[in-house]
Amino acid sequence: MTQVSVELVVMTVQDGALDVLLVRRPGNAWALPQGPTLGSPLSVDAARALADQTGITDIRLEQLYSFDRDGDTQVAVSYMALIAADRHPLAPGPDIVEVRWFPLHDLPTLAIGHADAVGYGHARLRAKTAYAPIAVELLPETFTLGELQAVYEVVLGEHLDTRNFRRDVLGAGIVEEAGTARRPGPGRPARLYRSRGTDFAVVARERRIAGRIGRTDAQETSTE
Amino acid sequence: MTQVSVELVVMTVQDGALDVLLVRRPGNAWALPQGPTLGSPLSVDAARALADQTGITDIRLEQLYSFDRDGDTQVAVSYMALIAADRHPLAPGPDIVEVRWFPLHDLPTLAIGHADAVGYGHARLRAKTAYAPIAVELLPETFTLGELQAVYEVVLGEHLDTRNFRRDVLGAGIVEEAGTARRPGPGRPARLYRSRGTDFAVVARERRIAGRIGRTDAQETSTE
DNA sequence: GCAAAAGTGTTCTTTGTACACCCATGG
DNA sequence: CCATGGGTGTACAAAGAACACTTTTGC
Repeated sequence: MTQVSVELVVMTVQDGALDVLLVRRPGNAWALPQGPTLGSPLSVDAARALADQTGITDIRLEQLYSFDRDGDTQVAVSYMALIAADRHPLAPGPDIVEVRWFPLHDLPTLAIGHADAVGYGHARLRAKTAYAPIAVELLPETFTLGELQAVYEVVLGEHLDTRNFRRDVLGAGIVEEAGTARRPGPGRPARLYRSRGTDFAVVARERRIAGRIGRTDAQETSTE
Repeated sequence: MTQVSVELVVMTVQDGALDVLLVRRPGNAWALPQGPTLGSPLSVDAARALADQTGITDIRLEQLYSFDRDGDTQVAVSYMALIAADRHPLAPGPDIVEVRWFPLHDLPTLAIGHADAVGYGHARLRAKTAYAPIAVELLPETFTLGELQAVYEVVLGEHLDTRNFRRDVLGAGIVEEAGTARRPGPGRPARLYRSRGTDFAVVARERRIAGRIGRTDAQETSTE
């Protein structure tokens, strides 16, 4: 009989980098938050494992892939999420020594197989920018287009042209104006926007934002 | 402890329709081929279940999604494949009453949950046409561009313009000439082509074939 | 008045789409 | 000679990519 576990690739954008959430148990390597299945729907088991180990609750999970583990007697179903770190304080669970965000491009040695899951999560996230308004989850209720662009640039790992970005975001109708920011420091104050209720029909056009990316990494997931 | 099973959405193109392979056990509804996991890698378990129940071997499987089943005490990991029906004769396994291809748009009542898996498989297959030379798996070693186009039209469920199709396929460099067919019946004999070793780098351009499709069904797989 | 960030349009290239006729063969 | 399927090119529309200067503020 096969054991089933769930594991989570939870990402955030911070300090200009894309980070993953890792946990450490006494005497073990850093690992993705993970847990057993307890007969709830898989996504519920995943949410519980995350809550128990990291204190993070109420986030939207998306299933990634199911991996063979431990000489094939374990199946790990992986989930991914993108959240705002500052809205989800970390609280290490009972047998967790430490919970921390790590930059995706500077990860410690991970538990076996977890690097694959992180890779899948990263690829899927980049692909999603092509058709879903991902960044909205990361920003405060109102934000400037500069902030929005910065998030996209970190996720995609590539510079975007400001004029094209603004044209596309505004043209897609996914944001609406929300006054003007009075910001510290010099520089012209930016207009604020808020996300217009995530209307997926309209959002189709948003794939123009860095559309090339969404198509480039057409990852082959075939199992030989 | 959770039970894990594998199930397979195996598709083919036949008589101008896209078909799915279903099996029937005594006293049960039609269902996808499925089986338990026996501690091999999941893809191996899936291949074995398929071989045991349908006689089909040596095909390329791609993992689709993992579903909750039976009040959440079962996890079903689904795989998909696209194969040439005439190269894989059907041989019902021990406890299988019947194995048959069914047109995707005229399915019988299926075991619970299996319709979802079929839906996922279909969506994924259409999406793949945008970047992978799927049809190559279905045709004999040499084929005409007319045959190739017919396969794409069935998979996509939409008519393609012949001139654009030829331009794109030839421009993508995924096929090379292989003489001329002497075919039965009237009509100008067609040139034959063979697939040029599936060079994925080059194939990138193939997404121009029906590229719109690949992007249209950006299926949301998020789990609330 | 200058450093800093915000805001704004146009041109060119590439890609996608629509469309109609001649060609070679079997019967 | 005609019915059948094979083969070919061009023009227009849409999307993507590249690019530089003016505006508003804090100090």
